[in-house]
Amino acid sequence: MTVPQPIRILLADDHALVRRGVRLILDNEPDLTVVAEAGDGAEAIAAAQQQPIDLAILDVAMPRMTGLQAARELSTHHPELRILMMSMYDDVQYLFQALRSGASGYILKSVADRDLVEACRAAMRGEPFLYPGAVTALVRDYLDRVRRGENLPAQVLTAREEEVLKLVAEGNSSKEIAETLFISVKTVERHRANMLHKLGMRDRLDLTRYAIRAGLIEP
Amino acid sequence: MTVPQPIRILLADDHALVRRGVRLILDNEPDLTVVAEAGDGAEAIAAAQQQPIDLAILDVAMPRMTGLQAARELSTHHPELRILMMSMYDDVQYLFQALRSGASGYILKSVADRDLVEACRAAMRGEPFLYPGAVTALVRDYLDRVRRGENLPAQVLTAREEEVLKLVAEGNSSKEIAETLFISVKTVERHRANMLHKLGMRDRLDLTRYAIRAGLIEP
DNA sequence: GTCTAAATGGGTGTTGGCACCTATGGTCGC
DNA sequence: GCGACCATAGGTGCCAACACCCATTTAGAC
Repeated sequence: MTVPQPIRILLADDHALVRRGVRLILDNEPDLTVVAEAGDGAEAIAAAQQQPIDLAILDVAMPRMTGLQAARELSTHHPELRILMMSMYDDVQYLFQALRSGASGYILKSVADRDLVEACRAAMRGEPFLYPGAVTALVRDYLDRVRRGENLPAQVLTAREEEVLKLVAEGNSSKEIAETLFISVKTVERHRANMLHKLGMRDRLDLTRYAIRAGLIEP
Repeated sequence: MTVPQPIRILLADDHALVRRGVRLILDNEPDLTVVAEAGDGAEAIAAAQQQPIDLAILDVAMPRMTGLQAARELSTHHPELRILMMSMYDDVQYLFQALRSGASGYILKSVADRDLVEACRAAMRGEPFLYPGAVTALVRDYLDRVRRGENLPAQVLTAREEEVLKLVAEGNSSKEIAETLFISVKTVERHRANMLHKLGMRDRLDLTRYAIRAGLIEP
């Protein structure tokens, strides 16, 4: 039986305690080895440039640059790199957003350690690993369509919308946001309304929860 | 050199992956042993009744019953039990709320594994361990006053207020909340206004972030 | 028994959020 | 060049949120 090179893993999570724990789980496997750690998205990108990485495990919610943003960057500049998104939230919407950002797997923090290990191996084989496993077919179809080049919205929100979203979720009023961005109150409201429509949400409160889940802001 | 009994630890966190990782860190120490795990506050209380526990490590944000609620319950019925709160948020307000709930330590998930181990030992010696360490004196004074029986508000919000807060933070309108609780819209607004004043906040958005941080609701 | 705190409910008024309508200039792909 | 999309901006109007005023009932503390 041949012993291949262990999978070189980059582990990104803003909580040192979680990183340490996950690292202990992964390093216990002979075919997995954590070669780099990062506390946010920017650090993850920097780490991926300094050394060869096979698999990046990214937490979705990280300060400064989120896991989703980092995934977009990594999948663009390192297409051979596999990405496994790690999230606290069991929601199809976030799952698909992760896939759109270039992730090949999506795993919840509530899974057992065995599942994490299996998710790493599945990601390296190019198979989507997801929890719950029931949606695997759905995702496989989605990934196929992406490969066939069907044009899908690269990201849900535009850059400007995301900028406004951050300020909304931080509790600023439309007037305050307008002053910050040097635009009219009406434009701020326009962006807010567009986001509400796009995401199928009701009000600022929904947007705030969305921003927190997506890691755009700290609660 | 005598070898005392290892400290029996109850570990409560809603993410199995985090539990597993933290457990690996703790079980690596000869004087620490995790004897029980829990995925929420209720499970933690049940576990504490089934077996002798020396130290409970509670995550603040857990579904159904939060770590703060569990800490209140545990410190009442098991006064000898030491409690170490684990949180994602570096905020004095949350720190004090943890202490009011009966915790003897407060540690961030962003600390290194060595700090967690030291926090466990400090908690068992009855010393407050905190991150950042700079506020230790502040907290020592606070704990002294509690011991001297100075009356401090047992909890920031009343039970009814917390109930309303949950519904507010989940995105319900005053009208919807009023219908759910079978009270008048004015009473809902009254509770909301009282909470805003107590916590020094501006609007529902602040309350939502507060509820998320306190673990009352999922984002 | 008195006093305080919590929960309840009401009136009145301002303002900001959000809906629905409109239009214009810039940029990109085809 | 022309349509598609984006960012920009204004008008009108409704309603929920929030501020400030008030009172009543109940329960517990002293």
